[in-house]
Amino acid sequence: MPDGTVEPKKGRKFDQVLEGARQVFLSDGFEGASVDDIAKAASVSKATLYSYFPDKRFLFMQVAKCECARQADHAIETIDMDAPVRQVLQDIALEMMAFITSQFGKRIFRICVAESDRFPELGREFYESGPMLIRNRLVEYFQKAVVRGELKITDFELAADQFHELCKADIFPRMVFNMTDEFTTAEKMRVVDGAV
Amino acid sequence: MPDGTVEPKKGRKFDQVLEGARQVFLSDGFEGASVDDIAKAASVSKATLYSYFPDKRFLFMQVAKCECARQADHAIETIDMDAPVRQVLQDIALEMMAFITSQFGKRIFRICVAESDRFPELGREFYESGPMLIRNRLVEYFQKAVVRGELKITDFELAADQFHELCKADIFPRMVFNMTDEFTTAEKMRVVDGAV
DNA sequence: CCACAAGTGAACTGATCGGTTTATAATAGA
DNA sequence: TCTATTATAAACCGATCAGTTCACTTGTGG
Repeated sequence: MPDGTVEPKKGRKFDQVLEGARQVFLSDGFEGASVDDIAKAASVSKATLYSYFPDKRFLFMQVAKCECARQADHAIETIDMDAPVRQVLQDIALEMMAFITSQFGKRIFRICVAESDRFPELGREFYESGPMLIRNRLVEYFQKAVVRGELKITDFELAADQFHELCKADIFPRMVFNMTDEFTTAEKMRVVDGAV
Repeated sequence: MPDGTVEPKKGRKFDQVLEGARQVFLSDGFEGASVDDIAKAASVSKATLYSYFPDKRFLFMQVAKCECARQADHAIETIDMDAPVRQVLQDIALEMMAFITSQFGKRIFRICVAESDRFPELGREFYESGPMLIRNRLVEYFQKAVVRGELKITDFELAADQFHELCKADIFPRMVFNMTDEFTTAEKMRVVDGAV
């Protein structure tokens, strides 16, 4: 069966390894995940794994970067930027909230924070391929809204950052520090409304 | 020399161990710190260390908890709550900012976030002995200010959380993710003023 | 001055883990 | 069918690390 789908880039088992790594890293963290576990999860031998990726760190960076971009894209494209201001802000806030409270969001945040001391590119990479995209969109939107006279803002970047932070109020610390596991939609709306 | 100072509680080298642990944990994180290093830093044998603390986790919790409370106390008592509203808010904001950007704040936050997955009490303990104290004071202050007619607030807790988050805007993500190491006072003031 | 508690240091255990190697098998192109 | 690439399993290496043990020293109170 001479292909028909182009092999991605590197080799047949490339994606398979990445997917296995994603699972294990996400559930065990960076230090917690053993390469043997990853190989097992990917149904691949350790030797094969090491033929694709030079070491554990690199593999992890790859997973984090790609996974992050995926999430940011999704968030961006599901929002209708032409609705009334109030609606748009609410949508954005809800989207952020959803990400923050998701299992994935929590995990990836934990890992990035923890590990960005030992290898700083990770933190940067994460920020640039995730939060920063959102921030840029927000700034963009604010500028348009001001032109239309719907908002009054002078420092767009600061406003964007502040809005972002506002959306995390209360919920975020409680979650990061394991005070609470689940949040009701009522709780979420309270914060979102406050932010708007 | 038959004492004169009362020995703290447990034994002569108790504090010594704690202090060594503080140094090493703060500079290497939890996983990164080896018990041998801690013993060395404390000028104590490993056996002695283990005679005071059952295991590494417990020792770490002890360090984190006590160190955190110390910081929170300091922050609380250095603020004059009777100054004009604007001044008080600015002071609080600056105090928060100072903590967040301090080497210690950064470290302890990293470690707590990273480790609170593997042992959740840590996260809780940290939150309760640090941020929560500040939050309570803030709520208290808001209530008084409203009575005096200086502020208009209905949801005190949310307001406190929001103020707290606002103070972190921009600066915090950039620092956590290693985008920037140092911040000018101008940058700090910009955020603080925005928050107020 | 003696006895007992506290402390020492160094070796040791047992386990984990990242990464390599080797000998062998599957697969695919020509 | 032959050959070169790719994959596999398992053993292996060297290092690290939490926690224990033990034979020994120190120091303090009575």
